[in-house]
Amino acid sequence: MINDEAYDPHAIIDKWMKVWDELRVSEAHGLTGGHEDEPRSYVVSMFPYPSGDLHMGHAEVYSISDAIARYIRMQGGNVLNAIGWDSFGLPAENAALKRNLDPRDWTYANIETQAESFRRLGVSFDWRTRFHTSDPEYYRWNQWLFLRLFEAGLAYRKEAAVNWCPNDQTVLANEQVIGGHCERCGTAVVQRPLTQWFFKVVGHAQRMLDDMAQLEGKWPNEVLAIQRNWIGRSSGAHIDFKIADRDEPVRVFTTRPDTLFGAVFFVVAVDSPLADELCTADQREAFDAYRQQVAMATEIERLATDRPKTGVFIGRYASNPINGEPLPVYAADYVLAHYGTGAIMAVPAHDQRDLDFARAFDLPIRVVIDSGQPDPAATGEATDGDGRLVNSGDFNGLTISEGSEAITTRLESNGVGAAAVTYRWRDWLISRQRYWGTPIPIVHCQSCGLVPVPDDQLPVELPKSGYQLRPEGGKSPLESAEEWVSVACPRCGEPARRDTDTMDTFVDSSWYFLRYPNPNFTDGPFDPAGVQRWLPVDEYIGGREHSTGHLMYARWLTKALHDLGMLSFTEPFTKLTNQGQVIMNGKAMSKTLGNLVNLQEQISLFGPDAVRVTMVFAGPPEDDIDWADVSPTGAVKWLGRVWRLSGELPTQVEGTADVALRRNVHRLLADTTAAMEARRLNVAIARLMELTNVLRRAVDGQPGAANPAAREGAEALVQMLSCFAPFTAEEAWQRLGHEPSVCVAAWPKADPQLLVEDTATCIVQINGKVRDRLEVPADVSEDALRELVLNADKVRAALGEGGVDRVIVRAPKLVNIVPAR
RNA sequence: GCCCGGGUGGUGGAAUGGCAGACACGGCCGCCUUAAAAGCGGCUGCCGCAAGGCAUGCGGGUUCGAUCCCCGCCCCGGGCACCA
Repeated sequence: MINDEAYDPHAIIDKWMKVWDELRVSEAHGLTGGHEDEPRSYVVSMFPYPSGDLHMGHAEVYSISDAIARYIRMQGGNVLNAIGWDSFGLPAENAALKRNLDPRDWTYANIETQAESFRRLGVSFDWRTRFHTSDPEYYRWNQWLFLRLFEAGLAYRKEAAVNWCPNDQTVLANEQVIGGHCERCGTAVVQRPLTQWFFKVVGHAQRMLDDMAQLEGKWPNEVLAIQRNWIGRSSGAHIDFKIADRDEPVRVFTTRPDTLFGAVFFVVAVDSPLADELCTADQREAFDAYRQQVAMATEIERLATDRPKTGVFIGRYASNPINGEPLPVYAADYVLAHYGTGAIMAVPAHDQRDLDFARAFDLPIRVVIDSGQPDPAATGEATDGDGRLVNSGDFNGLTISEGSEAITTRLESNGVGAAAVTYRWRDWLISRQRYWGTPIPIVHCQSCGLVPVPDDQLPVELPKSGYQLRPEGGKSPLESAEEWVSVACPRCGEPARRDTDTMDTFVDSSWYFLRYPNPNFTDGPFDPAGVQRWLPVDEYIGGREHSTGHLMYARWLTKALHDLGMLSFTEPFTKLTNQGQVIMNGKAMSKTLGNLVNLQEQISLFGPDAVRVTMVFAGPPEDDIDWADVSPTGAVKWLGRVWRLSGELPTQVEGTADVALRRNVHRLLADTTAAMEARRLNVAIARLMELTNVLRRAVDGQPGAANPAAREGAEALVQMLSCFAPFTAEEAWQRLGHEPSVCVAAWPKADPQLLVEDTATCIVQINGKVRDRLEVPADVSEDALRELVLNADKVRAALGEGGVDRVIVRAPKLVNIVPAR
């Protein structure tokens, strides 16, 4: 027996890291083929951004994903638990500016720090997958993919607004704009137009929705709901309105074609080119003044939905295609230029916004749906209830849905409209006016236009010198790298200039999981054999905050690559688990707010295993963990208990295995396994703690430490523990007399025969309230149990004189008696 | 306004129609110790001396039986939002 030393969670780290490396316990079998008999499982956590050392949030994600990976591995799965770094991005530039160094140095130094911390946390990555998105060998393929999308018409350029800080003379990312002001200097941010690159994602909107059927039940409902919301599908009709003295009609989108007869005016977005074009000379002055006024409005004013409606008549009339009625055209800011067509038909009776406008401008209000609700003109409340069409010519009497269909059909046959669907989701703006990202592989040539850099000239590497991170006049940093920018046109050979934008880092993270199986592949972005072997990702783990960004883009790119014949599947992540945040006293931790709890400090206090156990035991993975509410001390105590227990069991067992103890062990084993399968990791740990308690009692009392059942239980406990606390489990496994590593042991299996109980506790209820408990044979018949229960003393006493109305018997677990009256 | 979650002891959380509060944290008590720490053990939802009663946000309903299913409401968190 080993007894007298104390459990030291720190002393065991280096020892086992070495053993694991030597045994290569974390490596998948056959990265690009082979071992097909072993069920493969591809586990990926959203890869880290190297902002410094690992923090509490990282520890949480990887504690969860590593427990899952280790569990599947012990169940005989061939697991690829991958790791890489999302190493392009703005913080590297900020750090470089502040400390006057190369973004590379900062980035790669942080990566090394994080890699070492991962090792010391005992995360079982297959390090052969490792790459960093800022490696030229990686972003080369980012560029290659960009060119394929460009060829397919999925990458295009158009003008869009960027956040501009007039003081710093620089473009700001959205997260650098706080309340409409520059994060660094506090100056009010303005919008500035710039021609930028987009990926055409909206064309896939319907498939993004449809393919969610594949994810239902495997992704958190919440994420699917957020994405549906974000895509914002609405269906209705396009309707063309003729405008007096203009050849082309103006198209509007409406979800309510049934209310077409209620249209009494027409509105175009004040900031749209159309408004400018339609405005007559008479109204020019008023229009310009209004447009000016709207442009001056701050972001906060613009976002307030309850401010009074404003607008201006622009002198023209539109003609209602259903009845030729003339409708005055207004410019207003409540109509958005970028949604639908930037113009609407206004139906004040049945749309609150239009009604507010109509009342402000004293325009008529015509009810065309009789919903039985009070008159909108009187109440100021537009009616949106169900009802029948009125004031609608031939269509009177139809229901809303009949009316919509009939009117749409009529418009269609007259060539002035059609059923239509629009989406709120916008095309993906991928241009960034930044240095530390993937250069866009396009050359601008005066005679040839946009010329793709030929594949064999990739990668277009970032210049290592001769650039400024924040050049004068707000140019892109790459624009300042004069030597780098000047290039011969690949097509005509004349002097030309490189594109100076870099790609959004979400491009990098939209396909990294495809490259992990063969990160050194040189014939394409990913090795088809490796993709065939491992993709799609079986277990994807990461934060909910990526619902509308990363996850959308990764899903989209997968579909685009599928369409290009490069992938056989359409969804990249079969199963998604969200983990919550680690907070402290109710406050989130972040770079700006400061890390209230330091991971390395926690590790040095409690050891890596206890930190991991605390993370996982705190609650369901998706819930936030308030570090003030949890107890790493408790985790250390438990691990110490397991460690001591493992040293108290003699290698020589005596006697026959105690059946009662074995039953207990196997029941807890089965319960733990079920919890692991359901990914209810906090419950699995609770069951392991119970098992620890059971074994402690068995060792201290009956049947004693030498009984084979005690050893059997301890071995199972330690094997299962290795998913959560690998260092401690190894040490305990060794103390139990095993080598070389618990990581190569299998997950223990519960013996089904031991799970069958001879007797059961029957709950006796009267009127649903528990009145007694009886030990009964597990196979007791319903009739026998009914007799048994009705004759029990407590039941007779409780029932007294009155008879019994009915008896519900659920043998052997429960009997519920309903007394007469 | 629309769309998702959620509300259980002092705390984190268990229980998805059948013993509410598993497992922990915290607290109290005991053993061990010269003492402390560690360790081990006991108690710990509320009211009540007890018998017993009351308890899963509130109010209804379904059911022999509801934390769980249904309806209405309140509160908290999240997403979208002048999106036609």
